[in-house]
Amino acid sequence: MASETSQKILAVAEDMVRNRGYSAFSYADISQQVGIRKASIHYHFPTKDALVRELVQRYREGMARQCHWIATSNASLSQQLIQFANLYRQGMAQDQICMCAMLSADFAILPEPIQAEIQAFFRETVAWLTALLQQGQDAQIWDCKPSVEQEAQGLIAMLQGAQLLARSAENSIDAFEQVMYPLLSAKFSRG
Amino acid sequence: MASETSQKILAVAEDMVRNRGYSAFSYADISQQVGIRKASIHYHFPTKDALVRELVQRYREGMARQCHWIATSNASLSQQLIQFANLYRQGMAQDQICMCAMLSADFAILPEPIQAEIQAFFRETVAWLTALLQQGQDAQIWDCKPSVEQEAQGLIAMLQGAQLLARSAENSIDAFEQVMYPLLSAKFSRG
DNA sequence: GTCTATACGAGGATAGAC
DNA sequence: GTCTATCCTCGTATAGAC
Repeated sequence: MASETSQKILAVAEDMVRNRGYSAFSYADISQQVGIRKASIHYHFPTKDALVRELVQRYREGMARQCHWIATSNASLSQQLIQFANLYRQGMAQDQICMCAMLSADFAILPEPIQAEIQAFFRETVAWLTALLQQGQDAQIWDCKPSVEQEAQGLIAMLQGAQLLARSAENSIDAFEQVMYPLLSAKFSRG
Repeated sequence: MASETSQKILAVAEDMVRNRGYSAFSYADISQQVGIRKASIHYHFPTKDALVRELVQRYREGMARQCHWIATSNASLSQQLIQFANLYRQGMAQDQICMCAMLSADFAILPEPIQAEIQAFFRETVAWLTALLQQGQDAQIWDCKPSVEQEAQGLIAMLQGAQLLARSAENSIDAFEQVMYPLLSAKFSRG
């Protein structure tokens, strides 16, 4: 299994990737925060690519777990939508945007295996949200036009974009909340 | 005035920033495409920061010009909205997202003057779109809830996010079009 | 304005001792 | 598992000739 040090490295690296992107963090940066020499990191993760690849895999699994948890809770569909948005809001407290949004910006310079992970992440997330929106559509809680899938893609795009835009605001988390939540309740609250 | 070589450097650099981000392009990359040695680039732009700063200034002015051109055309308000979306679609043909969206991802590592430029860019763009949406609101062409400004911010967020998400699609430009335009016409076409 | 040459540091990665 | 030491490459930047 993954050692404690491996976990610590992954946690620190996740912070850095989500905050600065792929090119702007180094083993030197990690070593400082973890408290070991940078050569030691290569023992746990032979290359930077391998490290980031595991990072994205882990992130994707975590997202799937959280989405599943939301879907199997007893919350109403509208509340589930809010909880989904909350996933994006949470990171912003530490200036972290969605890891796959950040890596989408770096997409052109990423090795192919990582690109494939990112594609899978978005495929899964869109599929999950589409299913949620479809339930509300069937129950006539809201009306997605022109289609639930397009609405799902648009909504995820808006969440990612709102995270990005919030970065250049004075208070990121306020900026994010004050745009996303009113829009969500205007469109998806039970009338 | 800016020399021809300066212009060529700026054009190539813009391509690279919008495609790879701030950290993942170098003077060496530019020199190859422009056809001069990398030391020569320092004659035109002493530092990388200075180069990118001028890049963002130029980009911001170009955006303002294009928006002004749209607003003073004879197009209907709905058409103006489509033309605004077209600005985002155009770049995707060369795998380019909005420069300020890309630099928002890199925001944490940018020098303060560049951060300020980016903030100004978004402030201006949101203000312009808010004014457009307000006109349509007054003319009862569409109904922005909860407010025109929030709708404007949400719409820009969606456009930026859609560009990002489209990167991990097989055909970026198709993915962008097939999400954004149906959503736009569903919400903002004259009923 | 552009060149060659070069300084200097940072980043990724490996070898081998402990 | 972690260390020191080291290698090699790349990136930014400067000096000075042409």
